[in-house]
Amino acid sequence: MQLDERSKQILKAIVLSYIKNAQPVGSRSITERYDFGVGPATIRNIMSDLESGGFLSHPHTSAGRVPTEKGYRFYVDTLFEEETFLKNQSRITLEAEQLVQREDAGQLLQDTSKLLSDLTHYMAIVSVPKMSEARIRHIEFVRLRANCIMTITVSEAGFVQNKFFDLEKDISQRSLNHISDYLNSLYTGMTLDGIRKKMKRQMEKMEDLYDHLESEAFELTKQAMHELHTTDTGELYTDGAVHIFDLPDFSDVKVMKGLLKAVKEKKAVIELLDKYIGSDGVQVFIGSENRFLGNHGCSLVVSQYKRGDRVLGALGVIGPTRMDYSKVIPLVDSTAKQVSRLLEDLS
Amino acid sequence: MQLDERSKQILKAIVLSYIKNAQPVGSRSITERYDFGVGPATIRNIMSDLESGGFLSHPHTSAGRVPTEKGYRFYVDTLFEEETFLKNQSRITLEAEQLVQREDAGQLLQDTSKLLSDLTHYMAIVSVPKMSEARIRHIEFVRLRANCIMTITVSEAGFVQNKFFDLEKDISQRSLNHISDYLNSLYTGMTLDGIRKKMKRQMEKMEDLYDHLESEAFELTKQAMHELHTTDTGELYTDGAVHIFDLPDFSDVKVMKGLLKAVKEKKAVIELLDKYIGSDGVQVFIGSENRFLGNHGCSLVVSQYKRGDRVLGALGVIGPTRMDYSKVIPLVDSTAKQVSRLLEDLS
DNA sequence: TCTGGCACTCTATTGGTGTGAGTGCTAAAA
DNA sequence: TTTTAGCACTCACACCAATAGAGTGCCAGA
Repeated sequence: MQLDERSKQILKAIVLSYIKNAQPVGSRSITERYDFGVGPATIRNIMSDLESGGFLSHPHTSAGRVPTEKGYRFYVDTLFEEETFLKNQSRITLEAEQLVQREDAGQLLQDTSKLLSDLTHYMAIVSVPKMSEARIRHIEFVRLRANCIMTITVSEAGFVQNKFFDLEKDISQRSLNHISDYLNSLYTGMTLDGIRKKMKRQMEKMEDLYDHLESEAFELTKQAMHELHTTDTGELYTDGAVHIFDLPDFSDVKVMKGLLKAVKEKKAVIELLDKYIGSDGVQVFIGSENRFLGNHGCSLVVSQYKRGDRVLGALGVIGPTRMDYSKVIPLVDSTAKQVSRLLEDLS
Repeated sequence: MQLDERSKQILKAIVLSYIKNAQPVGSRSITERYDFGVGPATIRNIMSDLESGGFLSHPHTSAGRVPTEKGYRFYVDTLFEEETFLKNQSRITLEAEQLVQREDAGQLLQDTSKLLSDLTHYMAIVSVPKMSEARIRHIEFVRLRANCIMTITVSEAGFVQNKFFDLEKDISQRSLNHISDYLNSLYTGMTLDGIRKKMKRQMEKMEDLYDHLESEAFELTKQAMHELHTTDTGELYTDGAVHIFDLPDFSDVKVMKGLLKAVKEKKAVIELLDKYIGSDGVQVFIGSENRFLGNHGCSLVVSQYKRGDRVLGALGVIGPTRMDYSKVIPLVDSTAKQVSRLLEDLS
């Protein structure tokens, strides 16, 4: 279906109006608010065309038109004006600069989610990089009591994780320190899995001549790997869940509850982010283009953030399908870039 | 005002009925559900007395009676049957046993809040002990990059905290290890503040003969102390916020939102818990007996948990004023005891 | 002191009606 | 051929009145 320029403009006007007021928009209000130089009847005809094209729909016979998901998609894909992007860019970056400059990358992500939700008034989500895939800057073992130690891993990007596990054999703190020193001096910048593999290769080369320290270090690394892989299901920071109370779209308590519950469970959201973490730049998922979003009648604007060339995670905004894409998209975009930059600085 | 036995029983019946149905209770339904051997008219008279005594109130002329806060208070204080306590005890302890036996005390508290909210269907809150007041089992410094280190403190109770801070002078990881060793070997079991004071005394005694290591250790401890004191505003785990959607009491979206927002901010709740953390055993705060609760029309059942003789924090349940105290009180009680026991085991 | 009965009050529900916003269609105008 | 004006029609919603129902308060009698 091809739309002529005027139809596009009218579709855009309808989407904008609906984004703003959350009310079905009638032919009359279009002629009043926007000057297309035509009367309501003409608008009605065009609306009718747009409806048969699948861009608009009708709640009931005598209500105004409402954009369908296809309508939103069309709006986002083709009607989006580059100028809006640029107009907002400077302001947003300014606000993002105010993110506390911390050494703690986890805190940075948490602040980011708060910033995103405050600026958009929607719900923000930020996924935390998986430690099991991260390159390690530092690893440390602490003996808590007999047969029980804690490992602290700091990734290159500045994320920290503590893990507890039991050992068959008790190891003194002194030995643990030696092992940490050994690992840190030789293997920084690799993933835990990489460390394990490299150690294994080295040990095999030296056959049974490898020294005691190395063997213990290997065992510990193996355990830490295992622990990380079994428990590292991915973390998620969310913020601004309360905002959904302010949205007329979610006046239905059941929908609100469902969404809150789903986000609380986190798993579905993490999968959602993981799935689309691969592609570059901002992505927009509208309603039923994704199972999760469709079930809750909302959309997701998401972008990946990275450190150097490595994609670390994704951050984005979940809002109603009729959310203000022209604001949210550039905001998510610049926030992701800002986070990437800040993570770069923490090195 | 003195109530005779029958009045008490009827008051109790009204509170129970209202707890169960969240509906004003009429004289008729009392005679139907409970056998007091009297007619509705008699009940009405007694209700009238209870109302003038301030235990009941009237939404409007022809509605049933609703307990006032004074009514709840009376119910909780005097009508509570010890048998209910014991009856539930075994079941609850059983469920609490299933809390994952982890080495990580933080995880334990998080699991606890989930357990509490799952069992009660209200919102659960658990405060985390302040690291600045805790006795330290282990302290560790990690150099992240020039002039920037991270300290990891593990408390005796098993809580872990990471803090980042900048140093004027760069210190190598090797020196940091020595300092950690030094601190751990001499000062475990004291609070950070205690360590600092003791070191200072020792340094003064030895005057300017104290060695280099000790001086650096002292500086680091001072910094860590400072960092902990400025950022250690208290942590809070909450769970089950979504449950408030199921409560008819909070059908008003505004009230829900207010409560959620307040709990999200955490500060007010932490203050609330801190305030009453001193007293032993379960405490019940009903509605406007406390500012925070009154504003949101809810009550708090709370108990402290400890490790040995030291009170570490508090845990409890926030629910509507008409919550089922006979279930919640023993649950909170036994959960607190269970948590205390588990923390004891982690040593 | 308790009870039955009766009048009274107030809420919630139901059904009917009018209004307004909006569409769809058709015929006339441009 | 495109646009417009007009008109009939639909539907949601607010408003109103009537009614049912639950509950109280009070009084007279057991």
